[in-house]
Amino acid sequence: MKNNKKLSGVKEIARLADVSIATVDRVIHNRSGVSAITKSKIEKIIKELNYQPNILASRLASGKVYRLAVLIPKGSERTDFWDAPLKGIKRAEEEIRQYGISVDFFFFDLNNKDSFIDSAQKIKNSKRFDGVLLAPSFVKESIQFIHYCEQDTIPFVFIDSNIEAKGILSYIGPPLFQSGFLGARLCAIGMRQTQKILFVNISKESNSFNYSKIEEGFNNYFFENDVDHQLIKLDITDTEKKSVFLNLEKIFSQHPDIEVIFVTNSRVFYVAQFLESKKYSKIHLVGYDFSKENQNYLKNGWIDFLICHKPEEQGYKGLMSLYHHIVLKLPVDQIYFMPIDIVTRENQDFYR
Amino acid sequence: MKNNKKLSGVKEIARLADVSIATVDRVIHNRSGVSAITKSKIEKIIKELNYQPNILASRLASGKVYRLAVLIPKGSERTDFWDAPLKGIKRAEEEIRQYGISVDFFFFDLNNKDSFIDSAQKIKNSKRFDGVLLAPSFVKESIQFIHYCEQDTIPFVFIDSNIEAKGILSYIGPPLFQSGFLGARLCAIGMRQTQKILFVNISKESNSFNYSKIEEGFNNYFFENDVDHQLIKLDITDTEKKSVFLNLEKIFSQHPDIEVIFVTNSRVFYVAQFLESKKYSKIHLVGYDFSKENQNYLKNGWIDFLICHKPEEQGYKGLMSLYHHIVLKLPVDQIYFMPIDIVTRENQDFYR
DNA sequence: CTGAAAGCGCTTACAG
DNA sequence: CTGAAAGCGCTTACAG
Repeated sequence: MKNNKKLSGVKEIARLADVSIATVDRVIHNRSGVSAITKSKIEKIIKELNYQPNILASRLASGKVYRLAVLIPKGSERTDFWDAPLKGIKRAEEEIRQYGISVDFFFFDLNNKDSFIDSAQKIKNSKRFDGVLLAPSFVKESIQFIHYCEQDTIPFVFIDSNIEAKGILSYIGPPLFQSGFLGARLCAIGMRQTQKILFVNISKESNSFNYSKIEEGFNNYFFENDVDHQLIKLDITDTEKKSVFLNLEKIFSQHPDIEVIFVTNSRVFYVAQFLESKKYSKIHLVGYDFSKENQNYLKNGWIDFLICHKPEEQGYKGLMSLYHHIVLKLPVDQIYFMPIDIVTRENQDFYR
Repeated sequence: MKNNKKLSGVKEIARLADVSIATVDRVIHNRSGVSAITKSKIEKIIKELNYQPNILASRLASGKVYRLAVLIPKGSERTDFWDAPLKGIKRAEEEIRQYGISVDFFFFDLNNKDSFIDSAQKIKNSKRFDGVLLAPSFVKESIQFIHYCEQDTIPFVFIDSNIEAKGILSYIGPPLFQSGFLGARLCAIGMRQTQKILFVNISKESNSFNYSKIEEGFNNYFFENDVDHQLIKLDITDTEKKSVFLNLEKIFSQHPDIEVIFVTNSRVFYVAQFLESKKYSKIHLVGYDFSKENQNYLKNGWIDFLICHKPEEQGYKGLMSLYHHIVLKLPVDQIYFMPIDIVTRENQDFYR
């Protein structure tokens, strides 16, 4: 009976179910207005045919443009860290724009909570976004914003750091504990005699979740491997260069025999500057992030190891997750841990 | 005069040029049968409008399916290295299949040149591929095959290793010299007293371009940094485990004070097995590739560092380059160097 | 050398 | 609750 010319897709389903393609479309998209009996008949056929909608045709026919909002810190003069995720997001945008995606950017200042609140408010007010990608840098404020998303069932994705949120679609970022664990290993490489390690946190929020996870992993390494060492902890909450230098001066006057320094974030270049100014060239320095400043100090040897978590990739993956979920209806990993990359002066030219 | 309802795309171009859309289409695709004058008129309008064809509509209307051929080694029982690129290629295939791409796989045996020749012949015979992704493992045979591609102007992409080829679309693989350079640094970390390093090559083609590049970089590190060391070189051309063990026995009887071993490829796990069998637990071992076997020996400490070049990513990028070039007509990097990743037991769980 | 028309596989009003 | 018809922006025969 195969006298029909090889139909496929909705047409074929419609023929088999003896309905119109409009009805098939309703079932496919779970729209109302189809009798239960018709619906189940069509669903059965869809399953039997293992029907996969043609997304090309779908996107073309529906003129719908999906709008995504991005809420991340702006790159500052002080550090270009956030330029990388932005670059990754723009790369993703480039790729999916032709499939009817538009992306609006909202930035905030990491030193200014209000700027976060303002930007978040703008996203809320516009009331026209189908998804949000954000860095939940300010915990309380992020939770509040997420609340709004959950209410309006707007999917959202976190990058770089994580907070508790039940409605979350995906978290893309570093495995912090293991990252600190590896940091300790890279420090151990530099231990020679006194085994004195300085653990430095340069941040306004030194007791944040992120940093304490890193510290936990760091300590765990020495515990697990039973490595002799002496740890000195230094919190610097004023992140100006001058303050960093003063704090380091003081510590070094108390402990002139420090062999290794570990810095928990991208401000490691301040410490490198300090070492350079003092000509403490024997000290082994380990820190975070592949920023311009850090790259320079890695290149000329003041920094020994940088730990990185592919910030550009995080941005790229973050936006793509939204696209996969919203447009392609593909499943998306709820947690996607970035690898923990080790960058040295020998491989830094090929790191991205 | 904007009384026309916002036309766009070919229709708008046709209207402005006062021709039919069929003629516009001819110009867009550089097909013959258009008078020079009409052609230049249309081209001018296209430029002015900064027209970007809607690829969704294009792929939908033209039922054309692009066929790509993949020619790579098959994963063997001995090493699963080539499973990773294959996985990456399949991931890319999955992603672009809906855009009308089909991929055919042709495998060969790394221990058998004829199998390469056979598979290459099959690709030639079918005469229906629009692009080829291949690993040019056998240099002479690859050149011959590439010749055919160049003649028929079939774009091709190399992954993992490179050879001279003028018609090449893209090479995606490791920067070998730097990779060896970093390898030396990772070896230097393990030097304590005798500074004796064993440099091992376990391969049937120990003098291949790949290995000599790695060795060059390796030696260059010690030269540039003026590091005291004593290098012992060992070539093992019979890649059976038994032969590897025998060769190592012999070397160790001559040099019982070896501190560090560097292995130039994924067969490093044989050396780890040897060290384990001898309980030489103090020896620092560095090698290549994130294969299953190597992962195990990294986990339990017999291997200290693995250098990797994201084999899965190479496969993924390789296929995507062909897609970008052939279907999307996007520009493609002629050389894309993979990063040089350092994998340790501390970060191996998050490596991909 | 050029154009009118059908069609790719969907979605979207609109009418009933 | 259901269907006929137009249309998304292209491409492809086919006719002239």
